Amino acid sequence: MKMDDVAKLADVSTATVSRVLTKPSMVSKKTREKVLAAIEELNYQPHVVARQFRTRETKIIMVVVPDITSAFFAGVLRGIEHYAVKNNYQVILADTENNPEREREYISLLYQKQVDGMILLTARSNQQELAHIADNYPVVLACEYMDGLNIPTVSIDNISSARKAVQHLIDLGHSRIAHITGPMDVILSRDRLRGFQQALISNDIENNPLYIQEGDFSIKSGYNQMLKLISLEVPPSAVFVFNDEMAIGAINAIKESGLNVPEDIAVVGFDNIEMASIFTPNLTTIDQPKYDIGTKAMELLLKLIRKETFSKKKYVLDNQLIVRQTCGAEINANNTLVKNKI
Amino acid sequence: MKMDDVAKLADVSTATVSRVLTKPSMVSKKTREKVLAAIEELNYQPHVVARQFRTRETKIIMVVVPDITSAFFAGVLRGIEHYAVKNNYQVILADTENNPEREREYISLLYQKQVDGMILLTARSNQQELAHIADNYPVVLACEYMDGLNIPTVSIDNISSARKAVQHLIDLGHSRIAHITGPMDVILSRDRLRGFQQALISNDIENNPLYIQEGDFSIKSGYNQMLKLISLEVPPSAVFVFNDEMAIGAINAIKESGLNVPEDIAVVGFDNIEMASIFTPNLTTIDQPKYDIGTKAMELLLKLIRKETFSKKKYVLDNQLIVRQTCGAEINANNTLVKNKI
DNA sequence: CTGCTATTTGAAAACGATTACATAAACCGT
DNA sequence: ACGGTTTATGTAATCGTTTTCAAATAGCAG
Repeated sequence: MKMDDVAKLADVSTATVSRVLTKPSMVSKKTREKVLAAIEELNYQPHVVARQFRTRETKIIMVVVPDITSAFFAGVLRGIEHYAVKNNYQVILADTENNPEREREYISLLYQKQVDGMILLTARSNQQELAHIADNYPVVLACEYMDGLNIPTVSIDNISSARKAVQHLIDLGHSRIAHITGPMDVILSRDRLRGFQQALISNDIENNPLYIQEGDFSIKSGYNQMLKLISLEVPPSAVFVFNDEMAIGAINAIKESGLNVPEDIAVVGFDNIEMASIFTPNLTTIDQPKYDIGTKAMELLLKLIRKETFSKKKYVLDNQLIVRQTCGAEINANNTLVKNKI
Repeated sequence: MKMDDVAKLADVSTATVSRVLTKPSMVSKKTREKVLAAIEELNYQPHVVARQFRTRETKIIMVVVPDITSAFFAGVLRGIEHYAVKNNYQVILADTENNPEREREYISLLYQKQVDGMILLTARSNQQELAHIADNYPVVLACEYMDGLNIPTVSIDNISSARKAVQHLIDLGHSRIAHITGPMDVILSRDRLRGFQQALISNDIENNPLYIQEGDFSIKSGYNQMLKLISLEVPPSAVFVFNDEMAIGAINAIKESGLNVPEDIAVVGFDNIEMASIFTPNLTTIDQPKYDIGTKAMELLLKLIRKETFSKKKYVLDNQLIVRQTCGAEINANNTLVKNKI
């Protein structure tokens, strides 16, 4: 069932049928109705791949996610999706399972023109390659980023937000503060570690290398690394964890060691995933504007696809420290922190 | 940069270039190398959409998921993905956010030949339409299903597994057992409810309609419905919850009401998501073979795409009751249940 | 009714690969 | 060296749209 069949039935040319479908205003009311009736009668469906082939656009954008399981990305995705659908783009997802190789495979779909553009929520593959791709195809980075790359990027300031989280612990009286990082080949891990260290330095607290343990984002690794910290000769009294998942794992490790959160060890996470406010005790954490990151990224991608020019390329959105139970803070009537920990 | 350029440089016809790319064994070693060198030199990338257009296949399959956030589907997806990649298919994801309308939109991608086949993890749209699609395109159902439909399906037996879960609570001495269901327009919800009721009936326990509350899969709804149950004149002593997320919400509601799990109210969930073994107290739940459901579904889809015939169309995989803390069971040395509840 | 412009339409050429068919080259046994 | 096979290559048609360009028609002022 092709356009030609419709054309024959409606007694017009395929050109006219095509126009009815794509720019209806160009064809007279009478023929338009005739054609639409024919389409209806034949139950004709345009062959989308043929159209894509001819027009060289797919109206599909792809989002590359490092881990579909991670609750954090759901909010970002939702933002992307909503903005995309509103603009007649379909969104498809590619899950790399934290594997840079998979990331490259998906990126090559751009080369192959299978999608009109791409939002990367992970940027671990080769910098040069990425730069080259981004020069030739619409690409936006969100959450993660890469230094020295001229690609439009939406993220938060990971250094200052980490610093803020650690400063909060320091304000509560902690000085033996540990940090469970993400994998060090991910730039976000390095950034948050730097923020952690900056906070220590500016408060004249010694940087104890034993207090830094590298996790892999998973609950389990948070659990394991926390056990290591607890078994130190002088265990930390507080720990800042790269993300909420690992923070939850860490809390479990603390509980199972017969210790209490926050009394024995305070915990601060990152991302403010839903579970942070569900888990007992509730997680103190840094909230990222997930949805806004998503919409902003999609907005930029659309401009790129439409070859609109735009001045600002890097967007740094706000973040917020959400004080709950695991840090042990208490806010008194004057709305000031109560230091409750040696 | 097209095939013709490569052909010219290598001094062969486009047919030969095409053959080098798709059936290398058909061309002599000498010309093959010549062509590959030309491809290399020009950095030629085949235009995939053109190829798709000509061959009428995309080598892409789509998985339609009701909710990307739900931890349960991650395992299924992983199974699908691994089997697909092993067979040279790309997987893309479509998240319907539990919206049947979105489900239909994605399904129409099949009509448009944008994907070679589809695995539906949700089947809420019109039955007739689905039947019609499945008659003409490769479609496999997994997890959810639809009655009276001849579509290949992979799932567990939701009725008997629910019955098993509730029977477990009864064996522990409970008779005031409530059930927080999923949305009743989802067949799985109706199945598990039926299993719940069967267990009651076969143990001569009265079916108290007040003990049945409909949730919407979310943690929050589990929380809210549990509060309702607690505030009943005669609250239940145990609750079977449609999924682990809502079970976690329910546990939080119990805790916040000053009651204990499992002493005051026992809880059994469903799915065995990762958080079930992380949350305190650990969740007793029904484990589904997520990964196997995924691989099996993809295996069937591949057979469909390749037009292989296969006898068995419906696969019902095993499930397992995982006894942890929230049901209050204790297994004694003889490996038998200890009844610990009036 | 004529001539001029604006609006609709159609014929045919793309788009870039694959592949059926034909032909040329290579190989082989006698 | 010759026919007969097998193997390797090229020619050209094809997939189903969109779009350019030209032609036809309609609309309208004088």
